[in-house]
Amino acid sequence: MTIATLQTIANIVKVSRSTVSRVLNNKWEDFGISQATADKIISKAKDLHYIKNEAALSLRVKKTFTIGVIVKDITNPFYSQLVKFVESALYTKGYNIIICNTGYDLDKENGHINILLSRRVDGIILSPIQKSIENISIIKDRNVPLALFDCKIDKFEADYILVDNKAGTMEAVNHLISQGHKKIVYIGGNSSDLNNRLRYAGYKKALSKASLSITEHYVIHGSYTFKHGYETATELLRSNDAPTAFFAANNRIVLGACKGIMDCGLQIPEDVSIVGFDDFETATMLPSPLTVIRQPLRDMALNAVDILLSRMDKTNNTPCMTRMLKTEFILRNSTRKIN
Amino acid sequence: MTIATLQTIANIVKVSRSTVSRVLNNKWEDFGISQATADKIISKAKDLHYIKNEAALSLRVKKTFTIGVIVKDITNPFYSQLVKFVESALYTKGYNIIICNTGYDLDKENGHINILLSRRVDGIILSPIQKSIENISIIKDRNVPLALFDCKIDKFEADYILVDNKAGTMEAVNHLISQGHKKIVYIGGNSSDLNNRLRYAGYKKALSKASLSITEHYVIHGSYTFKHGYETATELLRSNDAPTAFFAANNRIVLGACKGIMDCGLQIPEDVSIVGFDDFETATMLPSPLTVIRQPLRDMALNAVDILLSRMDKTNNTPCMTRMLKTEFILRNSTRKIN
DNA sequence: AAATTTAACGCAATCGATGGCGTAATTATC
DNA sequence: GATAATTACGCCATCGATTGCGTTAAATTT
Repeated sequence: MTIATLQTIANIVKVSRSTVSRVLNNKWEDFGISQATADKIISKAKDLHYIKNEAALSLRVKKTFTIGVIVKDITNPFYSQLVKFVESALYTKGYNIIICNTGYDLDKENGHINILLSRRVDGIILSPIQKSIENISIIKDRNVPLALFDCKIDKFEADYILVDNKAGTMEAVNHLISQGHKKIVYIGGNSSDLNNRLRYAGYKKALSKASLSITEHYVIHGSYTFKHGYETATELLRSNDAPTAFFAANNRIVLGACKGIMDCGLQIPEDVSIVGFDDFETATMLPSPLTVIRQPLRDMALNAVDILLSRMDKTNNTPCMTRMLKTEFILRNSTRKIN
Repeated sequence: MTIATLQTIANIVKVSRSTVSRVLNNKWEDFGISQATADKIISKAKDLHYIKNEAALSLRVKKTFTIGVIVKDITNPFYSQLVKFVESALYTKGYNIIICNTGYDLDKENGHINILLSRRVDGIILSPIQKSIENISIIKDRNVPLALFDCKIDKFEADYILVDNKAGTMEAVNHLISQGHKKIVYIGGNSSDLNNRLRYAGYKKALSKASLSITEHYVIHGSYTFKHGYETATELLRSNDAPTAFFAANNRIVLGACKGIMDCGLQIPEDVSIVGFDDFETATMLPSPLTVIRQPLRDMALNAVDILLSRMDKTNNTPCMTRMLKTEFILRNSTRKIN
C-alpha cells in the first residue's frame, strides 16, 4: 500500500537499513555482504517497487542533482533550444533541470532565484533581465555555481558565456557592403541592452571600415519584437530615402522586417536584402531562406554545463572567466548584389 | 561561513529549533511566542541570510511542490508554449517544474519517469511517445497525479487532455470545400499516431458530407516534419493531377508544404490554398499569413494544472476523466475561393 | 492564598537515506 | 590450538525542518 522505504525492506529481510542501502547502491562487496543476503534484498526491493527518495538523499549528501535554468521567454527558439541542449547534456550526467520562465518580469526573476536557492540546486544558469548585482550576488554569496548567459553585469565577477556580438554583426554587415549596399539599416533591440549596443558597434565598425558614414535615420533602436521590425521596415521603405538592405538584431525583429518588406510589395532578395542575428528553424522556411548570424547554441549550452560541473568541485578555485564564442555566418538567400 | 539552519539561529537566540521554525513560518501567535523573541529571531534570520532547505521540508511533509513535465521536443512551439503556460500557472501556486525532454526517445522517456518518481514530484504532466501502459502505469500505481497530454493510451484509465482533432480538421476542410476546392490533399503525420488518425477522420468526414470522394493519392501519411510537408507538396504539384488545396496535419508539415508550394513557383493563396493544424507565431509572419486550426494551449495547460492540483487532494476520488477541448478556426489569408 | 489560565517556550520523534565505526562469527594461518 | 584475518553485518548519528505533546513560569481569578 504505502511506499516502500529502506526500512520496509530491512524489516522484511531482517537486516538493518544500512545493509539494504549498501546492497541497493551496488556496494555490497565493499562491505562484505553475502551474495545471498544481497539477492534477497534486491528481489524484495523489486517486489515492493522500491524507488529511492531523492529528497532524503539530498538532505544527507547535500547535493540535489538539480540545476536551475532561468530564461526570459521559453517560447523564443533561442531559449528553447538552449534548454534542450542543456537538458540533454545534464541528463547524461544524472542531473535534472528546473525551468524558470521570467517573462521579462524582474520580480519573478528574483522570486525564482530565491526558490532555487531554497531548493539547494547544485547550480544555476541564468539569463538575467536585471543589470544590477543586488539580487544576483546572493547566489555567489552562497557559493552556488552560476553561469551567466547572454549578458554581462557590471562589476560582477562570474562565469559568463557570450558570443562575439560585434564581430558577428561586422561579418553580416561586411557581407552586405561587399554586395554593393550602401544604404543599410540597423534595426536594433532595446537601446540599453548590452548585446544590442555591441551589435550596433559591429555595424558601425563595418561601415567605417568601408568608409561609409552612418546615416542617423537608418539606425533604429527599439525592442526585440516582431512589431518593431515590421514598423521600422515599412516606414523606411515608404520614405523617400528607402534603404536597400537591413540588418536585424534578433530573430523576432528579422521576421517582422521580412513581413514588412513583403507588405510593401517588395521581394527578398530581389528588391531588398536582409540579414538577421540568430538562426532559427523557420529562417529556412521563408520564401527566401534567410542569411543569418548563428549563435553556437549547442556550444553555449555545453559550456554552461561544463562551467557548473567544474565549479561544483569545491577545490576548484580557478578565477571566473568569460567564454566568448564565435558566431557563424550562414549564407542563404536573402541578400543579393546590387550595381 | 557555512549555511545557516534553524539550529544555527536557535543557538544564537538561545531558543529551540521549534520556536525558530514557528516564528519563521509566521505562526508564532498560534503558539504564544512573544513578540520580542519573534523579532530577535526574524532579525537574526535576516542577518544570517537564512533560506529554508526545501529538501528537508519535503522529507518531513511528504510534498515537494514540484511537478514533472515530460515533452517530446521543447523546441516545438507547441510544447514550449505549453510549458510556458504551465510554469506560469504553477508558479503562482508555489510549484516549480522539472522539465524533461525526451526527443522522441522511449528509453529517455522511461528514464525520466523513474527519476521523477524518485524525486517524489507531486504530479506529472506527460505527453508520451509510448503507447503501452507498462511503464506508465507505475505512475498510477504510486498514486502520483498524472495528466496525459495530447494522446490516448489504450486501456489506461487516467486524466486526459485532448483537443477535438476530428471536429477541428472538419472545420478546416469544410472551409476549403466551401471555397470551391475539390482536390484537397491531406498531408498527415505518422500513420500510427492517434491524433493523425483522428485528423484524417475529420478530413474524410468533411469530404463525404460534401459528397466528394477520397482520392487515394491525395492522402499522404508520413511524419510530422518539415521534410514530409515539403516533399509531398512539391511532388503533387508537379504531378499531372495537381491539387488546388492542402490540409497539413501539424505546424512543421505546414511550413514544409508552404515552402514546397513556393519552390514550385506558385503563390499562396492565388494558386494554391492551404490550412494547417496548430497555430504558431511565425504563421502570421509568412508572406500570406496562414489560416490554421489553433489548439487552445493556454486552456490545455490550465486544465492540466487543475487536474493535478485537484488530484493532490487524496480525498478526491472522482473518476478519471477526459477533457476534450475545442479547437479554434483562425482565418487568415492562405486560402481563396476558386471557380 | 490557593487554584486555574494563559503565555512562552522545549523535547523528541519523524521523514528516508547514508556512512563511520564497532562487533560478532567464521575461516585461515602458523 | 591459539592468534590473526576476513566476512557479514548492526548501531547510531546526521542532514534540516516540522509538529504533537509537555512543561514551566507568570498572570489572573476566586
